[in-house]
Amino acid sequence: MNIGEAAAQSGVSAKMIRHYETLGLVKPVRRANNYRSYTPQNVAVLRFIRHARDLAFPLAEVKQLLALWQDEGRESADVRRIALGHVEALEEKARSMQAVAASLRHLAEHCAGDGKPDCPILDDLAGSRQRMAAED
Amino acid sequence: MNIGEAAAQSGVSAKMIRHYETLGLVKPVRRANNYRSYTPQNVAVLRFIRHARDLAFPLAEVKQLLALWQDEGRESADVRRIALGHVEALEEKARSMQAVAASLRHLAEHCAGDGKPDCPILDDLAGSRQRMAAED
DNA sequence: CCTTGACCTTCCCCCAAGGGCAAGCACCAT
DNA sequence: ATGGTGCTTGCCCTTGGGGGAAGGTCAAGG
Repeated sequence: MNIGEAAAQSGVSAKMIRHYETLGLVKPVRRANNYRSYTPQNVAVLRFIRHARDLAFPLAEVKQLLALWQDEGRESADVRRIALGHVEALEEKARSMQAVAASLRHLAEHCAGDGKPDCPILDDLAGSRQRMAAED
Repeated sequence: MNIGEAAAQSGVSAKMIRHYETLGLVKPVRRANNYRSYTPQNVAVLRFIRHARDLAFPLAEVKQLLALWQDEGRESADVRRIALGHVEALEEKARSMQAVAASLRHLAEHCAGDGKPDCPILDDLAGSRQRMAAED
């Protein structure tokens, strides 16, 4: 099938299918007219990539997971290690974002939010006062 | 002072100082030799930007906050609105990352992680089974 | 006076993970 | 045979930076 059909069946845009090809994730055969031709197996690979991206795996890890998937002799320990490493990264990032959100929300709670110019948020950003302590 | 000194005093790399200038965030004067010259006020602006970036404000919002900071007639309500909007965005993003992490961790918990090839993580990515239900 | 080294300037390429557009070729149906 | 749709490549854009080349400037020291 052509790239448009593969895109429709996999849910991956034609643009990104070509991009994944340059990254070595999928290798369609070329027909005489230079069109890329995708097998149902290629489409399964594209779906795999999309699901992995939905789980926010970076493409470098998607590539590793794809290699393991296609390796009959894989060890599930390798898959699990990659997945848990990614889970740790996601959780760490989420924690850090929540900490930032919490401290900013704390600042905002002390801002009158009225028509006057005084604002502890701007004071904090300007560093005119020491950073607001964790415990008010 | 030159850009190197401004970078040292503000904690913003010379590279990014020039970048922020192209975005209109800071406007050093030019000397006869074409060198940028920074006042202590410029350095304060750079510090403001760095603090705002530490709170993960996108540069477009940093620009708005900077304009409000420099506006004597500002209303703190405007600052608060921007800050709370950003807090919501951060919390939403963090929640979504945690949800992804939780579902992936759930899959990993059902992976033997041994020398055998069977792995529910790969099964899920391949879509060979229906996605694992929320409640196992 | 001249050299050397540190600093500054502009310009370009790179990262992730895509989106979008344009010119040109291929294919299919009317 | 001709138009519309689809495929090809190539380029620019995004965010928030990092790195480096080529060339101009300045100050210190021989």
